[in-house]
Amino acid sequence: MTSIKDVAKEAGVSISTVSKVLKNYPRISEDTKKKVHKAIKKLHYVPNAAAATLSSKRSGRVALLLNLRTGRQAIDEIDMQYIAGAIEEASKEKLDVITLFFSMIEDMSTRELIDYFYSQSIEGIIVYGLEKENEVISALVESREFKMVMVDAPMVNECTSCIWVDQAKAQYEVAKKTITENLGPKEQVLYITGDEDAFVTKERLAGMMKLQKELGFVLTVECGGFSELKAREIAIKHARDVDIIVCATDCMAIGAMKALIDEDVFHPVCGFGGVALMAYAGKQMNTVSIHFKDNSAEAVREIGRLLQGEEGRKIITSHNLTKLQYLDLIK
Amino acid sequence: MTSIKDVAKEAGVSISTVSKVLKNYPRISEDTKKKVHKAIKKLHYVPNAAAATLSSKRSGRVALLLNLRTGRQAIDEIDMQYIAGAIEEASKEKLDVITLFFSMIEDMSTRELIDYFYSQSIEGIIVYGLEKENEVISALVESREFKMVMVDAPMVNECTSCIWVDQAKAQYEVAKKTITENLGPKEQVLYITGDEDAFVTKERLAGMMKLQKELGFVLTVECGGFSELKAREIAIKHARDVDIIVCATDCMAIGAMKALIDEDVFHPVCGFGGVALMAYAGKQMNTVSIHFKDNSAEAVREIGRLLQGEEGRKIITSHNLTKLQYLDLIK
DNA sequence: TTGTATGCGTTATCAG
DNA sequence: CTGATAACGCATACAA
Repeated sequence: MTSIKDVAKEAGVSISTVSKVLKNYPRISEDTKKKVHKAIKKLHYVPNAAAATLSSKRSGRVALLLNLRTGRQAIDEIDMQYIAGAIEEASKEKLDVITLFFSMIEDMSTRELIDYFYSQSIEGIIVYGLEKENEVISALVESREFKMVMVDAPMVNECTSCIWVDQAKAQYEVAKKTITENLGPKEQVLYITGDEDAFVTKERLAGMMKLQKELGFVLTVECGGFSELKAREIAIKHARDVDIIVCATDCMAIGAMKALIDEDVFHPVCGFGGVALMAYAGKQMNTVSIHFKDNSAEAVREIGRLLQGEEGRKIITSHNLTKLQYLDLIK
Repeated sequence: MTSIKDVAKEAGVSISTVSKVLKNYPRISEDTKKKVHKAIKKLHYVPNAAAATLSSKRSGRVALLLNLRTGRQAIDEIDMQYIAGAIEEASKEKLDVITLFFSMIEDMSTRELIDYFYSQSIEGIIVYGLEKENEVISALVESREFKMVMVDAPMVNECTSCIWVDQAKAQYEVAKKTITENLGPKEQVLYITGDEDAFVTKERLAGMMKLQKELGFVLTVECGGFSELKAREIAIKHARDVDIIVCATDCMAIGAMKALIDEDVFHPVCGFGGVALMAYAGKQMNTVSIHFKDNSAEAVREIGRLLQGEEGRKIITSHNLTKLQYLDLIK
């Protein structure tokens, strides 16, 4: 392939001049800029990324770390949004992206992980969907060896930012909407939570408790552990003794709703997430629409900011309430 | 980071010896091997990939090129399977993967694309879901600049392989099963095809025609263009004058099935693909289960083979007939 | 404003 | 069997 040397020869200047033109260094005459650009165009020159990385020690390479669980529809959808958002944004920001799954690194120590990232010239890491405390990842964050952005896990330090949704508020809002839309004399509300030790669980529950105090309904809380099947079983169990089912995730909401349909009883159900799969659940449900793709793009921009030397911070992203309609979705 | 130089010093040998040990060169004494490995372990040495690439001109880097259409559930699912299969297999094969979308390169010429891949030290490219003829990709294949594997597009040359399903046979089988399961006096069968100019369309239609000759039913063919919405409209139009609906993709099958449910009429429907979303369509359907993830892993292995200097070839992968059940799925 | 020289961490070719 | 040494393509401190 054509190298910077060829360009230098073609333009009649030195290698370093070409390099400077490419990097938009300040003091270069318009004339030589012209010459160099002409040569670049003529030779179809594109800089060799590996050489640039080796020489400059900076790669602009970021790793996406995903908690893959293929076969779970809702999860696939979210992961895909994350990946798409990150890759598209990275392409704009001139960053290089590689995608990894937790499963690929689960038998590595923190040390091995760090070495691996260095060997790959990785400068930044975006961690998605870390549901709960994880020793290796925590140590990685603590090590401060890389710029990191945690999407959906509340961890921050000088070189780590997080993208976070106001869980309590969102849960409060969607539940309130669902309950007040279906006002009755004395409501019995069932709340199905995620895993007990997950980051979001306590906050979302707090949102529910606040609402319960405010509206005074009878609240039953059960743990669905993020499982569609478990939510289904819980819903069946309570099908006849509650009026409304609030779920901490869309996935569980779908499980609950399909259970009610099978049991031939109707109660309003609401979810949390805003995945398209909701439109296939059979009946409409309220949900909190999280902007997975946008959040992922934001994470990439944030990595860019950290790479510039800025400090880590907590970024609260917006959400909104929606009710997904099948016919709208397939348009 | 610790470099090969540090290892050499620690082990008391030269740099080139270390390199040879790492590469498993033949004539190295067991003794020095021991020393070197000990030093490597002690220093936690991991070779720098960028330097190795620069020096050896070989990167083991392959690009995945996907036709992303987020928001389409079934597509997201397939894409995710492709990505997961490729990345996991690449990790085993010691290959490096980057993911790209057609949308990111749609305004590039073939030349620019080639330059881009070179600048990124990419040696192999896997193209997924190229539905129809595409000028730039075809030129890329023709150029023979890279090793390529086409998943679901029948293109082959010396350095290009393809992974292909026997479309006609699969379509024939699933339609036959669906029709014979629901035997009636004189069936009226509706077949909803994909885009007219898509690679798979003609073959799948051929499978249907063969079956029609064999069983002698009345066949109506309409073009659904891979669109869930269009399939829905077609299904509504024919809801009362056909007995069975065969669709060229799962996506359209879901559209058709949900239409029938809304119209409150029941006819058997079958799809093609085997996406999990089928389980959410409301009623069970037969479908051809394509092993997207396995096929993607196979594509990576095939790229590895091509990288070894082997010739391109056409690989026919297996499929099987299934009927996805919601309760099985969420287990 | 431009050019020279050195180094980044490997691989690979030769000598020894 | 082992060790110098020259690339690889680029960035950058320093000279001019």
